[in-house]
Amino acid sequence: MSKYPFSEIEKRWQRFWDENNTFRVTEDPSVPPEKRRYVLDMFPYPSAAGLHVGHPEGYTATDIYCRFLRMRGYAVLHPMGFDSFGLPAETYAIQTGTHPRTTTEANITRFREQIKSLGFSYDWEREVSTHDPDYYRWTQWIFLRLWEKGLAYVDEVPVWYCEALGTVLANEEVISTPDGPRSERGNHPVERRPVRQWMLRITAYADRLLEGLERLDWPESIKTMQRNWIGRSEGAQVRFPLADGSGEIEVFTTRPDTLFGATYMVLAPEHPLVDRLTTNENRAAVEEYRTKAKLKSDMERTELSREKTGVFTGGYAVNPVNDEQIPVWISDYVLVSYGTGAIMAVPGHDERDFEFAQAFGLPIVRVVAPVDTPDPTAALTEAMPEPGIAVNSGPFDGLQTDEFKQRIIAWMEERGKGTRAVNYKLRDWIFSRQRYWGEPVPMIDCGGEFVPVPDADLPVRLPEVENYKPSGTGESPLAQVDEWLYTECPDGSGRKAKRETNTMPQWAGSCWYYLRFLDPGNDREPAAREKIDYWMPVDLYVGGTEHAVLHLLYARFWHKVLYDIGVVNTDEPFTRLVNQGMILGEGGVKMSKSLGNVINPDDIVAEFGADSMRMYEMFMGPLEIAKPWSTNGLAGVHRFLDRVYRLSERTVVDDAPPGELVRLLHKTIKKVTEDTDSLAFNTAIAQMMIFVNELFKVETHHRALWEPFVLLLSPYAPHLGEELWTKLGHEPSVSSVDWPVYDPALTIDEEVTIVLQVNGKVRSRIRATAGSSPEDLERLAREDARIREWTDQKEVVKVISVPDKLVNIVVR
RNA sequence: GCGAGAGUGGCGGAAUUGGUAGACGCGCCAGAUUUAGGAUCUGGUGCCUUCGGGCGUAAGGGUUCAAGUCCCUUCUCUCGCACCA
Repeated sequence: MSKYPFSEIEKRWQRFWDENNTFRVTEDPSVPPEKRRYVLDMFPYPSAAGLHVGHPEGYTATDIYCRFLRMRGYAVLHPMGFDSFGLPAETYAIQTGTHPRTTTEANITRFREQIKSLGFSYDWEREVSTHDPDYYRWTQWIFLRLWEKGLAYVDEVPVWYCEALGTVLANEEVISTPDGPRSERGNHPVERRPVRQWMLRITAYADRLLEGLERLDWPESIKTMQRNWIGRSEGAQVRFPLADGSGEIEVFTTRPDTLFGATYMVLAPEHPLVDRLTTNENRAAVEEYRTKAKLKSDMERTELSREKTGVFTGGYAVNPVNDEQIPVWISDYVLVSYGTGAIMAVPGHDERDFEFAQAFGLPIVRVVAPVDTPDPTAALTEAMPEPGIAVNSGPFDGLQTDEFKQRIIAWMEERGKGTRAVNYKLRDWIFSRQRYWGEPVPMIDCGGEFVPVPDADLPVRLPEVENYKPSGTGESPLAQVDEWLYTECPDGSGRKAKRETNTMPQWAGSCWYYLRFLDPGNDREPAAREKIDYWMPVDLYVGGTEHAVLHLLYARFWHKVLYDIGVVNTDEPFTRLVNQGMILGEGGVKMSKSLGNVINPDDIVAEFGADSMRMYEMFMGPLEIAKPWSTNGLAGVHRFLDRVYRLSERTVVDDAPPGELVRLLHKTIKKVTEDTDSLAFNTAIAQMMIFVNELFKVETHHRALWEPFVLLLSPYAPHLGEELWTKLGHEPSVSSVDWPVYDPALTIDEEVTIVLQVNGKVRSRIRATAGSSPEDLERLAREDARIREWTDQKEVVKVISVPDKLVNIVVR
């Protein structure tokens, strides 16, 4: 389609960059700290499908920004690597017998080639892959530090287990069917079964993870999502003695002021006290309910069944504030995983409890009344969760909700009936998987006691296995590798011991990769402190919203722990975060294999070139928003680059260029500089197009116009940039040339258009010298023939004259 | 349901502190080139019009000389969370 030989140009410069290590960066102490930048992309999982068009979007944005920063004299750290542990490679291994390492490394090779084909300026000497033993050695090392700090522990956690597949399944691998939950693969029945898991005590950092958000330059929506995920709520822990004196039920409530309205209690079906509370005549019903709840998937328990269900246990508890006996029920609207797994039900002031009480005919008592009409006897036709004035609450009647909360907590604390408490939705992180393709947890089971593998013995390498099928017992395939499994206890006792067979989840490697980029070859520590001090924290982190919560929260958690033990210099890793918007298919629908509208970057590079691909993705719209792909739009950008190339074939002359074009050049430098700096690439490109359109109209090709333009273009279309720069007789690389500067005086027009309005409507336009006084403009406006037609015979009430903008004459 | 964000031509999208709405690109139209390809160049292109002008930034109201921009009400869409006591 075009004359411009992009294919040849792009290959040539990619080879040049590779051979010359153009983008290698070192820790040069002469660069002052304010001239250093760490710009990070979220590294990809090297899937078998290869790069999709979403990857180059964020990568191009950071690449343009990095090239821009370098030309402005910054030392820029800009690395790339691979998040290479993960389930797909293991699933493929189970199906084909191919080692996950083999597929993973082949995929990495392909990804690296694809990424390089787009001309990104990474320092490839810093590349890391999380599945590399030299890398995961330090992932294991960090795990041991977590263990030492008491942040790693073992617990039994109910997870989906499939008897037929002999393996543990993730939530998304379980589907709900009329016959109960089934495995997505094979449609076998599955059930929840407690499995021994390694846990990380992220909840210990909940408050710091919350507070840290305040200081971050992140999108507000992401911060909100993290806050909601952590879900801090303040209230009280209250003890309700069992009526038979055999124990007590502890509940968490944010509304201790409604204690007098607690007319029954509800336990989660899985709550350990259910057995003890259940009377013989209720046992059958309770057991049946519990069995059904066990089979419901999370989805069913939340989305599908809005209608409240439950069973009475037959047992009673005593309300600690008024000594009334209240019945204890079980229901799946109470979650075992939140709070204590039990609630006091206040149907008068909680919508869920109200619904439940109505369904089962339980008493509803008003204990809060609206402030303006505090009638204690007014009936409740629906729950009233809003604060108000206490009623029917004995000695506390008349108190406002907030004050009541404080008073009742103090009252309970004095009597040992309850305490002030804070609860989080955030739960401890299940940090193990019963899988092969992950970092082995570096612990050794010495007869029921876990002993850490000594640092010197790291990494605990993945052994070669014969097959990748699950063990059949729910354990990892590693449990079948006897020569790896059995070892000596590292405590010096010499007793026989077994290695931990669980591996870490995929999140582990990505929790700290940004640190390894600082010092990828270090065999004494994750990264040298001086390198951390030189570059950290990350100044700009760009990636998709899909990692808004988990990856970013886990990485922040690890970073804070590393900060606490003195490994890193700040307690937050990523100063500024930008989320790129999703690229949709043509027509605004999602890109998906099933719709057949997936765009393959390789095809685009082959047909239009990497520079066109890069520039088009930046020209589509603002980086942060979702936007649909358009091959016509891509062709438009390609056409622009083709025009640039054809301009470059004109003979350059050293004559002084016309003043108008010099002004346009300076305006262009200003616009491109400011927009690139603020990541507004779409408008920067628009300005370059305007400039080129104008250059195209004049015959003479002025060096003084063309050279600065080539520099402006070079971060966007780096291959073409290098080509044109050398064509102008310069040595490569253009990437180390100084960014052009503009003269502010030349960015302002000498003559401007002034809009003349009558009563706010545009009636005429005149040209005037820039900076003309309001008085002069008003005079010119009144002299204007068109304006006089509109103002004749009218009374001028007011004249607004804004320099360089408009004159508005208000008439009556 | 709750939270966040967004509604501008046929389409993607531009519009400092309120001051020419629709930059730039796509598409479309016309002309020029006579061109083996999704070519190139120039110009035009919000809607209506009795050619004076009128109307236009989701809808309605308000503030102002002036509103895409500020305020109120409503609607729609996208994303996230979703019985969290």
